[in-house]
Amino acid sequence: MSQLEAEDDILSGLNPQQREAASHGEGPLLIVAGAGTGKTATLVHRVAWLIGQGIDPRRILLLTFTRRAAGEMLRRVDRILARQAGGGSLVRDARVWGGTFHAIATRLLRLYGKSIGLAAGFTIHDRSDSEDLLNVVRTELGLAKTDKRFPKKGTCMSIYSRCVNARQRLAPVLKRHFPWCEDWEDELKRLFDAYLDRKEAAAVLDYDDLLLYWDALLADEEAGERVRARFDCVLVDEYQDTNSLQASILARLCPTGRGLTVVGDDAQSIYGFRAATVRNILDFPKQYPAATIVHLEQNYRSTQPILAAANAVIGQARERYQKQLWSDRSGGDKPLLVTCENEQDQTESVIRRILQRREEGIDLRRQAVLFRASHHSIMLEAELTGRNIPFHKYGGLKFVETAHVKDLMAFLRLAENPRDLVAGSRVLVLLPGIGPKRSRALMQLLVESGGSLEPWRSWTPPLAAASEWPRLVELLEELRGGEQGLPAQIHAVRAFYEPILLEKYDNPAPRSRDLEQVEQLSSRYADRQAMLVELTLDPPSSTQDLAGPPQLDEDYLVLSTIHSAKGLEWDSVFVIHAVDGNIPSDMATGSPEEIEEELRLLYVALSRAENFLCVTCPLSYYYSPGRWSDAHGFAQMTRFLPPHVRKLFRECVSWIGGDGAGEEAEIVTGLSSEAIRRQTKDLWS
DNA sequence: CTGTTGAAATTTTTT
DNA sequence: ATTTCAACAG
Repeated sequence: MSQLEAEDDILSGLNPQQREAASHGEGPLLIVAGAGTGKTATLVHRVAWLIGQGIDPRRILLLTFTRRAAGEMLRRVDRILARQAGGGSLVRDARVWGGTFHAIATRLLRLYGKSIGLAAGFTIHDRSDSEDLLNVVRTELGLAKTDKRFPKKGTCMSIYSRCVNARQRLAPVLKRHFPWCEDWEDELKRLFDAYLDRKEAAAVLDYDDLLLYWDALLADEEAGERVRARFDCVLVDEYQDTNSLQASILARLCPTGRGLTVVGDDAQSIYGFRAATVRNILDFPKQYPAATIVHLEQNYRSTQPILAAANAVIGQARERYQKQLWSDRSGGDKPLLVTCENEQDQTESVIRRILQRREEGIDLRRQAVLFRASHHSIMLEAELTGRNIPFHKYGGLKFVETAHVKDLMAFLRLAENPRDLVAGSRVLVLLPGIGPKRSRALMQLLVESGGSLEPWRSWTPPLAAASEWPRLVELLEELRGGEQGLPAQIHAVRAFYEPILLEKYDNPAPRSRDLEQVEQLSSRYADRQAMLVELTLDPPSSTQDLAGPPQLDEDYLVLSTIHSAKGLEWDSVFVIHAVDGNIPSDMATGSPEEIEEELRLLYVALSRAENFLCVTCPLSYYYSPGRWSDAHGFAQMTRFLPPHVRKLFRECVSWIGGDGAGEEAEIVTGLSSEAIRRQTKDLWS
């Protein structure tokens, strides 16, 4: 095969714009890719094309939003190259560097961290670990009890995190995002100072540090040059969801923009709460004047009526790259907009349609239910469970965030890094007679001994812990010895922890089974460090994921937060709770920018659908997620579906008939029951 | 100091 | 429902 034919083969199946993007040369490249325009395919082909041009795969860096995205893209690159090379794969042995910013940062910092004074054996704190450490410092500084309430640990963490990720000073961050904390500026400064000290003493990095240290590594003259020299090409997916710090990392990696490719859609920027800024993608051409911009506008995903509805929604946005998505997938029905009496009604209506779709030959796994907040699916989950309809839920509380799994991991982390104060305290307070004070003192001993367990061995525990203490020390020494394989280590931890677990929880059986599962799963990881890193940086998003790849014949419905649905697509999509207060979330109506992000969120949700889209609005809702109160109120349909947008939907009203089977009436006049109810409500509200 | 008990407050998205 | 905080007994 000639070179030209080979190139052609790699690029086959791409439209002209995609082709231009995939085979672009060395200059900085911005691909503005609307929803469903084959963004992933383009990026995958670009990587394959670069390798086809003779670039060493190991010198390509592919930054994605999740590990799953990276894995899937690299598999596709492999397939293209294998097809071209007639079987043998170039990439498998010489891997492209692929992963999230945080995962890549970890790899690089393990390699080069020493040159900027970072301990090699650092462990990584997830969000709640970081909050715990911050809380320790908060208590120590006496900020926990003040006359006026000091911000809680979660709030402090958010403030800190925003400063770091947005690279902004404390004062403006407080003023703009946390005005109710402005009085505490001095205390917060002290708190953050002390927090930095404690992290250093404990040899731990939090999520933000990973980026911060990567950036610092690149800023270092010598180390920075070595890292830069590693890569010829840097490709970034979901660029609209990167923050200022990540942009800085990229600028240091590719100072002239040479070799830099970014892909994204400003209309899908939905991580502002994590300090992502749509300015990164909007200002890319300004930052790299030599940049080539390619627009992908042909949508391959959705039918014309679905696309029209989604376009109308995003059409309400203020500033964005003008693009008109079009689809030649004509035909198909208008999306449905179902007004429901209440949440039960919504649940019933959604399940009935899902089963109906299944009857029509659409497997459950090709259908998804999307919602703004994790708890919005509680009732649906209960009902699905009751009817034996299998589902996987993405987003929300993760398996590794449950208390018992965290306990187990704390043992491993303490063995990995004896200075890790949060992990250590977590383990120590499990023992009777040891509380916060003693655990603090014990961890101090370890920090001073440089990680040796000797001071613990000679410590005299209080009577209550007398029998457990020597066993704990012995366990930790075993773990530290590194003689045992990972599953054996976990087995040993379980043996120690099991009685504590039985004591600690009301319903310990399922928790105990979870830990058994963790032990089984652990054999998949190279070693303890690999497992700890992967579980903190990219935890399995559903319990089912943990059990391994699903069987091929297994069919399950997907439930997902809209955030976790990013980049994915399904034949049929149901968007539930499309009422004001949920979309936009009451939490996010403080500023026009926040509201605009909520609008984009709805756009992301709608644009996931290929052939069938259904939006539901339960009008009566409970104030609180749980059911400990029956206080309820009436909601209004989301403000993002004003009448002119609603015209693109087929509107229905749904109610539950006497036999539980739903009935529906199409709305023919402009006056919906919602409107009637609203008018009535106006009489007294 | 630890561990328990009771009262009060809470509200979202995630690497 | 769950988390957080203060008060108090051992």
